[in-house]
Amino acid sequence: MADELADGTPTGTTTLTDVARAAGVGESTASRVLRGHGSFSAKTRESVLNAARSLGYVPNRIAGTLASTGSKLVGIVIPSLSNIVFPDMLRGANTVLVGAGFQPVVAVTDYEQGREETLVESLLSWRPAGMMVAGLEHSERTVAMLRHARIRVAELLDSDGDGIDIVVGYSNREAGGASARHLVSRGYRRIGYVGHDLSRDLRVAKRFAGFRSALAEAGLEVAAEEIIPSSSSIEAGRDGLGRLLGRAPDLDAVYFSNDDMAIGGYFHCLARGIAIPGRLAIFGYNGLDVARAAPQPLSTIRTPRVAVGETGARLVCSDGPPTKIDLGFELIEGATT
Amino acid sequence: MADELADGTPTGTTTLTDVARAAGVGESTASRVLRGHGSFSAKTRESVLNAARSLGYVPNRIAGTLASTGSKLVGIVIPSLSNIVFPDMLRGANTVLVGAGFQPVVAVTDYEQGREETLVESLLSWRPAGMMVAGLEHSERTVAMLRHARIRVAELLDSDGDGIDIVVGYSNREAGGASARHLVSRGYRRIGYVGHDLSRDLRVAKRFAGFRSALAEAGLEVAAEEIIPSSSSIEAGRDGLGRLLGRAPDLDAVYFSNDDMAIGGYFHCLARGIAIPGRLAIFGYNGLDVARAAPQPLSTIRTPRVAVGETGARLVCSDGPPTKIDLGFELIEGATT
DNA sequence: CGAAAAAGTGGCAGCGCTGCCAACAATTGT
DNA sequence: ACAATTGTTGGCAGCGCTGCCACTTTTTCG
Repeated sequence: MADELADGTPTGTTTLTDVARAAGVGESTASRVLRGHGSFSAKTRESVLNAARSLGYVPNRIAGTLASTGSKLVGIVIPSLSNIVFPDMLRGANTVLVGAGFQPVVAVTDYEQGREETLVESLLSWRPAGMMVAGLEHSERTVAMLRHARIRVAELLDSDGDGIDIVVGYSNREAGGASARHLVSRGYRRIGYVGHDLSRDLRVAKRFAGFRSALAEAGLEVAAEEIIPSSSSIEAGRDGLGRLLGRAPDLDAVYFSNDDMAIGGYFHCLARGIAIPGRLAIFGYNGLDVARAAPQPLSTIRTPRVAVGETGARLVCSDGPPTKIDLGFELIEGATT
Repeated sequence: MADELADGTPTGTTTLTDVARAAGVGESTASRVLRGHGSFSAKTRESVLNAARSLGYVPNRIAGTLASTGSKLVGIVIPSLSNIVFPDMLRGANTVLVGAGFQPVVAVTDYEQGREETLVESLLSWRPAGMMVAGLEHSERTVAMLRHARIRVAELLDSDGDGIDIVVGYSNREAGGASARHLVSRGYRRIGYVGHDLSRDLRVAKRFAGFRSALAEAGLEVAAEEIIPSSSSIEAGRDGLGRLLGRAPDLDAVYFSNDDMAIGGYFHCLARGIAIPGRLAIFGYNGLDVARAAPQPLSTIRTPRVAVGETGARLVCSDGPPTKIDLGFELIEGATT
């Protein structure tokens, strides 16, 4: 069927058959030319390409995928688009996937395991060539589906635990520990914590657990903590530190659940004239731009978020045995400790 | 074919036919039950559902979509994942689309029109139910393809121009103008500009054009400008302002291409002890968290990025005539002007 | 109580494409 | 010149599912 009849009636879309007919060749020949696969003469090539162009042919990958088994889609499941970590990871993954001819399909869980299950199922129904998910903790059924799918599965941004197939990340637990040891080595002793809802984001919980246990090894404990019930933000960090200092004014350092929160704390101190690090030290997590560019660069831990996306994507596109890669992190000794 | 033979040989995936056979019903009946569409007895329902569950059946939407014409995919094309604007818009769109049973497929152009064309073509080949693209400027072929596809097309985040079908955004030109008038009304006269690469991001160019022409109406012009050749960042803003002030130390206000840049400028002033706004006023664009939470809230323009995504998605999911919606913006009189 | 309507069900033809195979044409080698 | 290759090409059977239609039950109702 042509795209438009002589009388102007639109009739569906242009199909490969239309192109083949217009070019005066068989379907399979047209298909071969359009995919640059198999052999055909230069003349045939031209006529098919011309026909396709003049008809405005757009191949139907739905049909193509169904016929050839094995799509060029890769499902990506992340908890949020608000937390910079995930867009960063996504960016890395996107670059590599697109470079390898894959098309990412993104789904966002809002940190809910139930929704993760639904989304994984839904993505799998597109028969993707691979899946990338954030974190190592998933519902039993999610894991079962992922295993059952017999495709490459990458679990990203965490290395504290066992994965299904590919694991690329860094140890959040260890990052928390390193943060604590850094503060201790700098001589801080009355250390507080300002964090955000950790029941939802398990990586935050792991960090804090690592932090606590490293403190404990130094014979210390968290002197005071303030957990805000919502997700992290600069304002939450600012207000959280305000409240924490209201209750525990003698703290000499505060560990924040991430840089957003820490920058909030930094702003609180700036606004109140609290000397950093003289009167109060601040330590964050993530290594954001804003942390690096602040008048006093924030002491924090820089995580290889983009690289995690890239490496994960690369592995998902490849064959090979299950792999676990710890990309590590870098402790940035800024000016706030 | 069963998922696994008696001898343990894995044989492909479980199909609807398998489920139907296991449940002792016909394919179409199984299909109806699984989609909750059409009629079937409660008993049939149970047996199909049980069969599906015990076989670990995952429907194949590739096949489903091909058979039923019309997918539940919506293609989204954005220039970048690094600029907060796009993840924000994406978030709004995602919420609405998922709520309406659609699955977003995201593609990133890196601000290259050539790549946009490729990506639009590639996304269209998935026969999406709709498309959402950033901005109003596209290559001729891109527009042709989008029109040809006979699906809903939303162009987002800009309202300065004509669109293909649905346009949801705000006037970048007008935002620039409002910024200029604000500065003028506050009595600033020696106004500088620090911006980032505007050849790639057309919305930045529109803002600056609007800014200039509003200044001209007040009989003023941009006293000095510093354009960094890369994309925007806090550091770029900080360094840019440093260089600008080096060349033009007598400025009394600086307009930045966005809040990232402006916060960088703010940090520069903090670090150098330049009084804000006494000695120098700062004005940004976007209304980011960090701008609001800074010790001195940044004067800026807050744009309804998430709402643009939501509204655009809502319209893409609906029928109706071509529409253009200007969601406007809000000028935030912070403490930096 | 029988006819008409409704509910439940299975068969089967595609959706648009790819992969395989067989058919033929153009080369090459001997 | 003839056989053996190599290069080109079209036909056609699916991929797994949905939509339509025809058919068999039930239920409803005059």
